[in-house]
Amino acid sequence: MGFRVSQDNYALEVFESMNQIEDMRSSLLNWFKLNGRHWIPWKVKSDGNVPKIQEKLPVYPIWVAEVMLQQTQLKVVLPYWEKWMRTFPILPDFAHALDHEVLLLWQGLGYYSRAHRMHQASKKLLDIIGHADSLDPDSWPSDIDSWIALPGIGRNTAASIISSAFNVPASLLDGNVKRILARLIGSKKILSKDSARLWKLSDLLLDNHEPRNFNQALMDLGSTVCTIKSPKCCCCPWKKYCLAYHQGNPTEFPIKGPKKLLPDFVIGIGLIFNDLGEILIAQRKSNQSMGGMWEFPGGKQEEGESIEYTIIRELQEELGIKVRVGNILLEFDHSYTHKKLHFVVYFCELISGVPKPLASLQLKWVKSHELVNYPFPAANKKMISALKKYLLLSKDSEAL
DNA sequence: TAAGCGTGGGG
DNA sequence: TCCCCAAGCTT
Repeated sequence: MGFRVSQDNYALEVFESMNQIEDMRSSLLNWFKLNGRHWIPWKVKSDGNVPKIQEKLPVYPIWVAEVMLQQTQLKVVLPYWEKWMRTFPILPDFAHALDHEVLLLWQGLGYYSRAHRMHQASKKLLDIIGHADSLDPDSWPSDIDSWIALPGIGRNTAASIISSAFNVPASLLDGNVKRILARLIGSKKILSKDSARLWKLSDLLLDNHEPRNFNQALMDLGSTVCTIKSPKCCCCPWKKYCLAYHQGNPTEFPIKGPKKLLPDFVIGIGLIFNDLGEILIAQRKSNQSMGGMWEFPGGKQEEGESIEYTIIRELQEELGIKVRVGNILLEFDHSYTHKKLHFVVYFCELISGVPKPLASLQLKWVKSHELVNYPFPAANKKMISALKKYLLLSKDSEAL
């Protein structure tokens, strides 16, 4: 027993003694007992009780949750996780599911490559587990390297999974922990260039006897006390050790690099109906971003081009058809992580040609009530709700 | 190493 | 309304 990193000089730079580190661990764990979020559904047993220290938890629900939680807030994940567990209660259900079903469940969560990678990982895990009972935690890998080897699982997610499920000592460095540690040592480095040091620090602090509780305590502290905007230092079990607290400037940490400004584009979209009243949708190629998701056809406006011409040109290039641009349905802004788009959506009339999937996986003509059966990214969801409103109104006016 | 990748919550 | 950014991973 003892500390794995006790010989690390960095420990002596940051802390006075190993006794201090012990004290930090116990004060955090005591805080957690009283103030932790002990209700998170994948971190309690099926009877709702908190697991004992050495008790193992079902791995599949934890793995699903941890992937959903990548760059995504707990509050957003909860309803998705619940629906997921109702749809695919055990690993084989998920591993045998169609990509289409998986994307439908993921729709709205963002970062859709997570869903694809998790689906690939599900098949590998099913292989690893073989004929053993997938509900038994002992059937699953409990070492960090096996998890990191799976698609979509990095060091942080792997550590989170094995410490949660098996109480295996593995330190975390997610957004919460980075913020806490950067404040603790008053790091003057830009956060993105400080991760090696923060990983060491997280490793040094980890309680090797209760890693599950310690890790969860850190994340709960980050999300309820050591918050980004207005940290509640009064209630923090680590305030006496925290340099930023003593300096009185916790919100100045962590230090971020210069923000880059996002490129702007205008996107023209064409809504095309056939004689049956069906609308044309296209499935994105799997090597594109948002691969496998469906969308309405269209594309980027070029320099000096009217938006109507953009739509005519894009539908010619991507579908091999000629269209006449009719009335506008709506326009709106939609920002991604790395670009800002302004969508302009027009009704179009097919003049000649048969649509072909020249730039997509496949095309489909669907009734408007069938759109719910296809996964769409958020920007297209906005178009769908505007279209439904429009169709309802035009139906009403016909009735008059 | 730094850029690419979605979305919705919150100030 | 606008901006920041979250339980990050991959290339």
